[in-house]
Amino acid sequence: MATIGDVARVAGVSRSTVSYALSGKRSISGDTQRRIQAAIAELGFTVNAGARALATAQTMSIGLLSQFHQDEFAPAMLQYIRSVCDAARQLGYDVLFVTDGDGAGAVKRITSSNQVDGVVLLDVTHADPRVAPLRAARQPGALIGLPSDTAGLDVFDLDFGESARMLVDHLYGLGHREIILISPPEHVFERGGAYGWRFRDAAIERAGRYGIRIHPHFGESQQPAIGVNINAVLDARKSATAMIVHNDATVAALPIVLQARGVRVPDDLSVASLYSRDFGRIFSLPYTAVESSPDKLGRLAVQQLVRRILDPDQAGPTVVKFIAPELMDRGSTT
Amino acid sequence: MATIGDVARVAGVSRSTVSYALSGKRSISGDTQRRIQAAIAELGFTVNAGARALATAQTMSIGLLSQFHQDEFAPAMLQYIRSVCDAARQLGYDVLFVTDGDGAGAVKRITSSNQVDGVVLLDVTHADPRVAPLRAARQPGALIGLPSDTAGLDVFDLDFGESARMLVDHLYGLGHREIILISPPEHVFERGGAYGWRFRDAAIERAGRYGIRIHPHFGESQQPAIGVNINAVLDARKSATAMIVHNDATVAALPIVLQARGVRVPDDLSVASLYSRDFGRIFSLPYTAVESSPDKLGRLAVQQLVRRILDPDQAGPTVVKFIAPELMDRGSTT
DNA sequence: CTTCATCGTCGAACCGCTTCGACAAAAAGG
DNA sequence: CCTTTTTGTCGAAGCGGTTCGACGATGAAG
Repeated sequence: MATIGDVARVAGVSRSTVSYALSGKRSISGDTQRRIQAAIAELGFTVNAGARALATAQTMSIGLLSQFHQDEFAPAMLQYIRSVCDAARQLGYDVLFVTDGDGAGAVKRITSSNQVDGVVLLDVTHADPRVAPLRAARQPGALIGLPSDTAGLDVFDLDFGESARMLVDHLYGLGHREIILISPPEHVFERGGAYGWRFRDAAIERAGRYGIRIHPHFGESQQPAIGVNINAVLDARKSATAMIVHNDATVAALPIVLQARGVRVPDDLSVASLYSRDFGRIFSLPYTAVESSPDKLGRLAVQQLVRRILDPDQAGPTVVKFIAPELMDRGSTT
Repeated sequence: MATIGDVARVAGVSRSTVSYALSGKRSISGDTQRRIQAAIAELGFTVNAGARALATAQTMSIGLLSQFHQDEFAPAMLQYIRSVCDAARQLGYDVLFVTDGDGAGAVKRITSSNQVDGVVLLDVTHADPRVAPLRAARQPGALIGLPSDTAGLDVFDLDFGESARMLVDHLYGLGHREIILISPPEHVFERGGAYGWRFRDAAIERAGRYGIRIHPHFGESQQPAIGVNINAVLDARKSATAMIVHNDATVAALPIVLQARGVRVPDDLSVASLYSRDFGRIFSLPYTAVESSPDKLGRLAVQQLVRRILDPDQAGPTVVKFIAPELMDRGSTT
């Protein structure tokens, strides 16, 4: 493997000159520049990332922490992962992808060993154990999902409250006066998935303001429980004319369950949900829904993280940004 | 940030002694050992991964290359990613996850800059552009998916030929004499996804041997094209009694499409496919299928890769391992 | 024709850790 | 009791880069 010393020798200059030619931090004469480039090409030289990281105290990679819970419905996760990776790469960063069961330990490990310049946490819960070690780390952190304490960290999330209100408004405007709400499974609430109650509470509050009825239920995360659950709910709420589904697993299975039951959408039941365009495409979902924008969230998180990496002080106070929901009308409501 | 020098000073020993205490490569007296541990605890010292990597020429991380093609059906990918990450972590390696559009460039970048000790390539195609730069790299590589030239690299893949034969055998044994085969979309064949033709050719060959009819068709990758396609195929092959689906996107959408068409499985049509247990669970798929074992493939690839990293010479000649398919009978065939 | 910047280059120090050879002290062997 | 071996520790060199200060050469200003 060629080192910068080899390049220097072949080009007949000192190592520091090669380094400056590479970084452009000092001016180099045209002739020298050319000899160095020739030597680099001849030797097939590439900078050793580890050595550079040691010297500059910059690894040019960020950590991405993703949890895979038992019984969790993961497909949507991939979109966040992708957008984070793409955004990072675009800014010149590589991604260290960590899926340790012990998320807090993983955060401590990669930050304290200086393997990364910053960390993105995916799917952050209310009392997420990864937040404390990240806050304690030297590196900045960006979260996707809202924890109880956001001090010292940048947070990005969909505005679930506004999403819920938007959907209730939409259905109310169409004349619906009794609505079923399928929330995430109970274990998501227990684990502290704040988006669950942020959405539900806002929906209930809004329905209350309109004086209409809303029936909140937990979703299930796996078949056949999903089908059983939906059927039970529909049986129990025969007079409801619309359903809001705030759960990936349920909405993915919904078309089949409804078809099996002989329920036509939107003739018999109006359905509205919350998922991303890509998610809907993958599962062939025909429902009017709030766009969950994983691509936008991932990008924003990374951009802010990199801003902080480059200029820890100038980047200003930490941010909590709820991105505005957007309703995609696919005609599943009347 | 505490360095090994700080620990040495606090413990009253030399830096090398601390290093040996950490690695256990030379014996250390009990007393010294204790003082060093105390100093480490007091200072909250962690080894700087970059510095260690530079000194040992080992990064303790592996690269994982994943491509996201336009219009590709990605959910299954996540299972490979997960199993690779889990296996790597279990062996003490972190994962540098790379999704660059330019896969070949990415391989060159992370290997020549010594960011990783080895590389796993996901979803390898027949003439995969990433294979050549990986072969040229100093680091070993493991592939999931079969390229045309496997020289110098370990390859792991499901035995698609045997899978196809197993499914044809299964249906033939149940009395079926005319079978529809839905292969991956045409663009997968064009891109060189060898699993497409490996499966199809074997199925055709086997059907030929039995003297039964098989109708190969390409699948589609997105709704609504998938539904249109399946309906067209079923219309064109009215006398077929069974269908083999070798395509994630199609099989995921199949329940809905068949239900809409009023086709009951297995009464009207026997259906067999190829996907993983988890994939089936996510999409609520009820079909008898060959298990695609992404978890096993990921694990095998990583284990072999690490074996080669640890002992480049002793690990023996490169391996091409087709893992044996396993039929999961879910009762969708009669 | 001095004086002073500016430009281009070099040498040395440093980033934080590992490892080799050396060596004194303690333990084992004859 | 004197070798010989083993044990525990140290200093220095090296991994492959970056960066700072110094310095001669060149050009501009007075």
